[in-house]
Amino acid sequence: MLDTPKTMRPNRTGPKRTRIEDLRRAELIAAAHRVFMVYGLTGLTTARICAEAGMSPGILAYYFKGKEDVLFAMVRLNNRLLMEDVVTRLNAARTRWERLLAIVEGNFPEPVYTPTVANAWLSVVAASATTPRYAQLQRLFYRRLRSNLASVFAGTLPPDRTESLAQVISGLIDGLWLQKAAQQAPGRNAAVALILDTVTALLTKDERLRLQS
Amino acid sequence: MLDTPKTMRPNRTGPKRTRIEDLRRAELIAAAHRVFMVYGLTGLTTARICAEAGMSPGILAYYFKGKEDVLFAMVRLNNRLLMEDVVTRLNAARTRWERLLAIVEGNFPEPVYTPTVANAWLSVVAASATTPRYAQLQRLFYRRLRSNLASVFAGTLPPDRTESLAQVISGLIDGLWLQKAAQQAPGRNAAVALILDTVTALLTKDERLRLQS
DNA sequence: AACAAAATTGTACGGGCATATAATTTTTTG
DNA sequence: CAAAAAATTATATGCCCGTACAATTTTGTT
Repeated sequence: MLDTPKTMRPNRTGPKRTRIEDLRRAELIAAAHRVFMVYGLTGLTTARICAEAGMSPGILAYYFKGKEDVLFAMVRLNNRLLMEDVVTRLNAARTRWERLLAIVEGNFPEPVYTPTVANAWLSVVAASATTPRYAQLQRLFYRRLRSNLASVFAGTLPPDRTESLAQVISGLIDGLWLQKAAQQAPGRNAAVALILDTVTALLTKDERLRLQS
Repeated sequence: MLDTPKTMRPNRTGPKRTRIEDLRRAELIAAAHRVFMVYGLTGLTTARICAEAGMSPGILAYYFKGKEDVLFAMVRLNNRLLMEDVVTRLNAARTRWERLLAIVEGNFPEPVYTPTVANAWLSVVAASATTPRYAQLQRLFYRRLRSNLASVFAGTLPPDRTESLAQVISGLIDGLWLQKAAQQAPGRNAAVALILDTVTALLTKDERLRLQS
């Protein structure tokens, strides 16, 4: 009946994918994520991933090029989810100040801002030194964060001030995450308040007022 | 003639050590440091360390309990050197503001504030999640940093403001190091200026004046 | 010089891991 | 209902690493 499918897809690299393939890939990524959170980057092993997904050890190579491939897909997914969350918050914001709040709060998601997650994320950043693809992901992440921050201040502040403010904010976000990994960071609300207070102090009264719109 | 030495030291755990033992240990630590900076934590292997030190693979176990032992000694040494640098700068400082400058500058040593070093350090922080001894080292590090910062503001600022200021400063230090690892951080001078400007903004005119003494 | 102790070497063992692959089961298709 | 294709399993292979250890060389002592 249908003349398109299987023969057009002799191997996994073809364009059309079966539903089950996408499903398995998603399951493996989810399993990898769970293992990753518990055992860290060094404890992330193919055997553990497959066991966590309730599959046999060899299945990973069937749906992915290798362990790295799963890991990379996982990181990319997480980055995307975080960004989508921020975008959702941004769309709901009415004033510039609310937009800032959205960005800051979005970077400290409630159930996610924990030592375990912070540590996992840290190990990925560390790994990006030797793995160019991660470095690329990181750059993308920072670029979007800065672009979002720029959209808050653009028009009300001169470009160089916008940039240095973005530097402080992103620096504090990263620093608080790092400290969370070392179990030296305050809670989520305190972290957000800390950043907002700092930003407030860095602005003049005039500039503060202009952000209310 | 001398009745003390060798017979009193049947094994490596005894109190008196030969000069050569200290020397070899130092050499191995130095070699480990060099390997670490190039290959990262995961690339730090016993074989590489010994090769870098120009010794045979088995020698490591002779002078250390194992690889972990070398790594731990290395981290401890680095922490100590950093702290000594800060203390030296602190002793040379005359005003409170100069003491603050000493701390901030001391945390961004000129030839050390590089992506490579930042990355190496990051991987250690990440590893401290699973290795309690590193976590201990980290706690010590933060405690000293906070203690140093407290000594700058103590007496001129109320305790809670001192604490939140310390939080911002240490957060920015960590964040800038993390960004350095991701090659997203400004240079050393810009980093120091960024922190000092932020602190300045967080202080009232009155408080600023009081830090001049 | 001779002997003992210390230092150093080279190697071999064992374990864990990523990946490949043959065998088996399940699903799809004509 | 076959027969083929896809999915899945279980296992094996090869690699790298940390460590232990016997053998050898160097150093120190009388």
